[in-house]
Amino acid sequence: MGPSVSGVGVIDKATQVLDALEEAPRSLSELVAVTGFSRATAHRLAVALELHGLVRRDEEGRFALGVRLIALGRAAAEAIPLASAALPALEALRDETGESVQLYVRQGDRRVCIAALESPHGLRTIVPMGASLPLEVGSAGKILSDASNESVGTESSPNRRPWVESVGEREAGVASVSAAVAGPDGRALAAVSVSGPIERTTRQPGRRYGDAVVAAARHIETAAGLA
Amino acid sequence: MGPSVSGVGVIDKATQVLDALEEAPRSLSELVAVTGFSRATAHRLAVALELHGLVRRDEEGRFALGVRLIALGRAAAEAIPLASAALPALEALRDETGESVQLYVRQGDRRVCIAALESPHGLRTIVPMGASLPLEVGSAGKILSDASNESVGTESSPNRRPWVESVGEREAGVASVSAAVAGPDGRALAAVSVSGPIERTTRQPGRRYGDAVVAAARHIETAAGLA
DNA sequence: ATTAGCGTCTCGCATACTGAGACACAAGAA
DNA sequence: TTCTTGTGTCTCAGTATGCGAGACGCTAAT
Repeated sequence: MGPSVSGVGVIDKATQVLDALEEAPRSLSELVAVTGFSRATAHRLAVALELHGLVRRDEEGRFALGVRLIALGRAAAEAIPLASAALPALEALRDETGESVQLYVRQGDRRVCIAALESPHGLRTIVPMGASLPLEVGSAGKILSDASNESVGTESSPNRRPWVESVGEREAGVASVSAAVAGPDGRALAAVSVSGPIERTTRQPGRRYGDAVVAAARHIETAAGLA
Repeated sequence: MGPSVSGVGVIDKATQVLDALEEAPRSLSELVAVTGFSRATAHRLAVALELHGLVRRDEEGRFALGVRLIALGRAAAEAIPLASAALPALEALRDETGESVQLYVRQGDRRVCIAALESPHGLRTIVPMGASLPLEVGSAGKILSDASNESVGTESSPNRRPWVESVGEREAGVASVSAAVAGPDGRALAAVSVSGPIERTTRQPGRRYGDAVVAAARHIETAAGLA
């Protein structure tokens, strides 16, 4: 293996084990194959993580992500004031549009949902808190991709509207529209989204909900003391 | 520091950092005080965890649990078939009793909520998925304490009823009743609970809901293929 | 103006981690 | 049924890594 990326090689390896288990429970041999570690190293790391509850064994003896991560994930979400500050605005947006709403932040080359409220309709999109999605697809992904490259809303930005829509990108039959929740420097800290089935949102969800999403983003910035 | 508890000292230390941050965001100095590590060590570990998204800096520059934990927590919950298998029985229990219901598993000397449904009443208890609570208080804690020591339901068990109730233990004004979800060997794998304000549950929630909770535990065992 | 405390970084040294290989057992192949 | 292969677990000699005292720059407190 090459030099440590973080300065602590064991942490690099331990997080590779967790990443490998995020996809599915794995036998030791699968873990060795996926991570490239020697069998002794993969075993030692997985058992150490198991002792701390970050990994567990499933009914078939395979390594799986442990219950401690559920508690830590909850605590992580609670420690993000943006998520709790956003809740009133998310509730108002869900009530006004009748569709499911989410708040995402960027995590490397992906986005993670840090708050979610579901539509009362029987047919609705469900993105649970904690869901991790790629940046390449979906309107929120595009908002958060921009965040690393340039400020949203400047003249040079390809995005001249204050919202982005997508139709059938993340999932067939689903459309969404998102707006940036900007920090003091103008960069997108988060993306607020409305999503639902195309048959209700239409193929132009931006026309239908864009103003409401942008207004919700402004309310969130105010509630979080960002503007 | 003494010898490693898990066989990998860095993982022991890294999880101590995460545990310290679970309570609240902390400055580096606070992290040093809480963990007992040298400042250089605490800094190096926190920055390494930050690089992997397990830790982040809040607006004040303090270390806090990172967004990656939300995604891992979600994946951990999804990998527990018991939680998804339990949902129909939890829904039925919530509908029958009108109160909030939860499913807990044991995590060391604590219990973690792996599934939760809330009562439709305005006044209701809220235990979010991922919530981590001590074993010493609350009916579910007692169910899961027993799990390590002896099989629930044997003659030697202090618990002769198939459910346990508590009144005002975890939180003033709240009562709950729980039953064990047992594995093939009779040990409690999980605890299913009904909880609500004392004014609705009365001071004898067991008389009111005990049968329903036990029936739900049986349904969960069947749905999960444990019985 | 001075001192104390903070976060970040360096680098010599001690030790903790690595991984080849052994072992026991189960599963698969002949 | 017997033999072979694959699995999970464990050991231990060697070495690469992580540790922490101390330096540094900056900010806050005195």
